[in-house]
Order: sequence, then structure tokens, then C-alpha cells
Amino acid sequence: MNTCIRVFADSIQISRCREDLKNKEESFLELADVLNLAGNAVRLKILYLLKQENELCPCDLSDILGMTVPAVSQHLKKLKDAGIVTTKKSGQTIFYSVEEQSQRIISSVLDLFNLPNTIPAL
Amino acid sequence: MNTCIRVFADSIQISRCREDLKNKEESFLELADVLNLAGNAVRLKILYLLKQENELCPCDLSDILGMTVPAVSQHLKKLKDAGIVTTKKSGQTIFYSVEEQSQRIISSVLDLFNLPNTIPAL
DNA sequence: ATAGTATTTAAGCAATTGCTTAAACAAAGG
DNA sequence: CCTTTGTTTAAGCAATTGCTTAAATACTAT
Repeated sequence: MNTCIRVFADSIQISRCREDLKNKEESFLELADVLNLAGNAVRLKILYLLKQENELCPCDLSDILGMTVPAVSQHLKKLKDAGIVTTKKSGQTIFYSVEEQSQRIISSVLDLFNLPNTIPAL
Repeated sequence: MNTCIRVFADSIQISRCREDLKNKEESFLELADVLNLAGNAVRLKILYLLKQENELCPCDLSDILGMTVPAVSQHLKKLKDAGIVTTKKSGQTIFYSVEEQSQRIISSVLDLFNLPNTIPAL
């Protein structure tokens, strides 16, 4: 059987942790969602560029990133569905920018860039 | 043809962005890797727990997280391969903890928790 | 209307993810 | 030695990802 309840397990510690996780379940899912979206090099670059340049259209992004417009558009859709970016129409061009309410978290994520090289295996 | 070079595109802006990205390519890949690993609710919880409790074994984690030991073990392997966590053997028990050199970035990632609810769509 | 430009959507597909179960390893104790 | 305990590895599989190409949509201007 797979009863891996360790002989020397600290059952108080385990229930405390379990309780703690239960209270924060929602937050974990939300944060993981954002990190997962940012955890793709293309999308991370898009977020960086949108923050840096204030706004950009799919066409320019595709040019900058060196990838097809549909590929970029699909990444933008994910970011928009998550409420991380927003759009502004100007003629037939659609400008994407970081949604105001998401600017703090996105800035914080991008600030991780500035940590001294902290990942040994990379 | 798919020549989506916009009529009103700012070609100076585009080359500047392209140049900028080129210089930071490596950093984008590294950061995206870390974010991608943290961008899974189970792994995010594991990192949170390891930081909080200092060290935990796969068995306890499986108990706390309510999932099978192999499932946990496979997540731990990914984190270890990336150099984010490290192990210490004690008898037949293996204790996992956050690798010292990764503690700053992991703490920063977990600090995103404490931002006021910034994700509109979630 | 018609053509051209900017964007999104859809369908297809190889690659990756994250679990499951079963088997293999490793360490300890009877 | 043999069994138990803690852990990892392997194989299988459904679901998801991220691209591709082609088609659809939307707006502009001739």
C-alpha cells in the first residue's frame, strides 16, 4: 500500500501546513496563473516590451519578436483573457498595453530580472 | 503575403526594441524558466512550504499536498534539476530545501503573494 | 463595390505536461 | 538474509501548449 505516513513524521507540522494551504488555496491558484503566463519567454518579452514602450500593436510585436502575427496574437489573447493586458483601437490598428491594475505585479515580476544571477543551474 | 510591416510603424522603435531584446535574450530564457517552474500551483506550494518549514521530505509533502508520492517526487526533480532546491540525506529520508543561491529569487516570487489583489480577471 | 491592411480565429499537429500505476532502488532493522 | 520504509524511475496516457497555414473578420481608402 501507499501509506507513506512516515514513522518519524511531525503530524502537528503536517496539519498546520495543510491548514495553511487550505486558507491560501485561492491565492496560490491566482499567482500560479500569472507566473505561468509570464513563464514563457515570448510572453515575458511581450510584457517587458509593453511596459517599456507603453503600447504596441500585434504587427510591431511580431516584427520585434521575429515571429508570425497569429503566433503573437494567440499569446496576446491569453494575456488579455487573464486581464493582464488591455487594448485600445486606433483605426485598424489595435494597441496593447499592460492593464493598469496589473502593472504592479507585472513590474514586480520584471524586476526579478535585476536580481544578481541567482539560479545556479542556469 | 504576410508582410505586416505597418505603414505607420516606427521603424526606429522597432529596431531599438529588437536590439534590446537581443542583448537580454539569455536573461529572458533564464527568468522564464524559473517563472514557468513556479507557475504551477503544486510547485508553487512546494516552494512556499520549503521556505516556510525550512525543509521537508517527499513523503510529508505528499501528505500535506494530498497527492501521491511519485507525483510530488517528479515535481521535486524538476526543481532540483533547475538548481532551485537541494537535498540532504538523513537515514532513508531525503530532506528538500530551497537552494541557498535561489532563496532570494524564490522569496521575491513568493512575495508577489502580498501584493494587493491586482489581477482583475481572477 | 473593391482592394489592401491589421487582426483574429480555426484546424491541424508535434511536443510537452502532469498525473497514474507498477516496478526498481536504497537504507534500516529484525 | 528478508522485510519494511522512503524514494525514484519508467511506461502509459489524456490534456495542454505553441506553433503552422489558411480562412474569416474588420477597418480604410481608392
